[in-house]
Amino acid sequence: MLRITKMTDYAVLILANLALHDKKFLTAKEIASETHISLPTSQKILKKLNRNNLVISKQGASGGYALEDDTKNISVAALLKTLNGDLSITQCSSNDHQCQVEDFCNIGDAWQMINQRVQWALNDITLGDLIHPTRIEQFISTNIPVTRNH
Amino acid sequence: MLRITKMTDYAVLILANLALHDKKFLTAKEIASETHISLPTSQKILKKLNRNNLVISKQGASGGYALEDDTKNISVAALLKTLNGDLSITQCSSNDHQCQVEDFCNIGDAWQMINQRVQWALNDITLGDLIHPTRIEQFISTNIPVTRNH
DNA sequence: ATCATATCGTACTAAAATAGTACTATTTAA
DNA sequence: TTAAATAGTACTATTTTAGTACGATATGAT
Ligand code: FES
Ligand code: FES
Repeated sequence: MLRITKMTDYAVLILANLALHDKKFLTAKEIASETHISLPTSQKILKKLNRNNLVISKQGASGGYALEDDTKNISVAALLKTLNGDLSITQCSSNDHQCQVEDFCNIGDAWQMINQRVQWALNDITLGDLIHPTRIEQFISTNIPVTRNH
Repeated sequence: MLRITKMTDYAVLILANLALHDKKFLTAKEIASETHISLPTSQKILKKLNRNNLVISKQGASGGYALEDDTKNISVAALLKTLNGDLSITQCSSNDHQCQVEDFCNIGDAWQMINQRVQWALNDITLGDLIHPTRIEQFISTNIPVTRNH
């Protein structure tokens, strides 16, 4: 499908939300309420983000989550890789040899090339770019005119 | 996940195989045998490829499939779009408004930008580029599976 | 005309990945 | 001590993807 999962989508949304309240600790409940993502799902994602050092957490009363210092500078490529484990769009080219026809396949190099291209495309956009609309406008205007359907 | 499906993978493999036997009609059975994809699955994919005008078909005895004339010139972007229906990596930015938090999401533009970049990366690679002539020569002359590098 | 062969359409089942939830334990400030 | 919050984990449900089956139709050869 060539899709990122909803979970990753939510994760970025949450990160963006945390970035809005700079440095302040927000509880999972607050975040769920602001993003309109269900509480259990928010909690699940926040735990994952924490384990991957994208957010810092404070346990106990008046605890919560806040953005890790350098999270804003992480590239989208690295972000997706962190959240999904892998950034190769083909199963064939990932580390775990799963494709059953792999031994008879002669186009593996091609997929490899495509993976590289996609990775390049995602490498020099940071989470910070995703969050600041002005920078996004810059990106869009300097590259390709974008028509929104969203 | 940011992955193309196995089916798409198989499809490209089949297209590459058809390209090897230029213009000649191959039966689904032959293709299944050569690619080591199971016959029913091969048939399923070939039907889809035919419906999308990527291969031409001939029914009846001594029928089969062959590559459509201009299929080699189709871009990978267009190819994936044809096979998957859509090339946007985010559910949020696709045509069917499915994301439940869409109305509260303020990062839609960002995903749109990323989609654009990925699309851009895949736009000027053609199916023909996927098929390395040198590797194909090797494949033909030795008739031995080419060693993969992953 | 008949037959063997092959595609066409569609419907179905199975497997895997994703999404979402629940529960207990631990931490911490008041 | 207590209330409020995160941490870990295990579980179920849903959705998507993969794979199969079968009757109908077309076509070339005998
Ligand atoms: S290795 Fe899976 S199709 Fe090439
Ligand atoms: S519309 Fe789904 S997270 Fe933005």
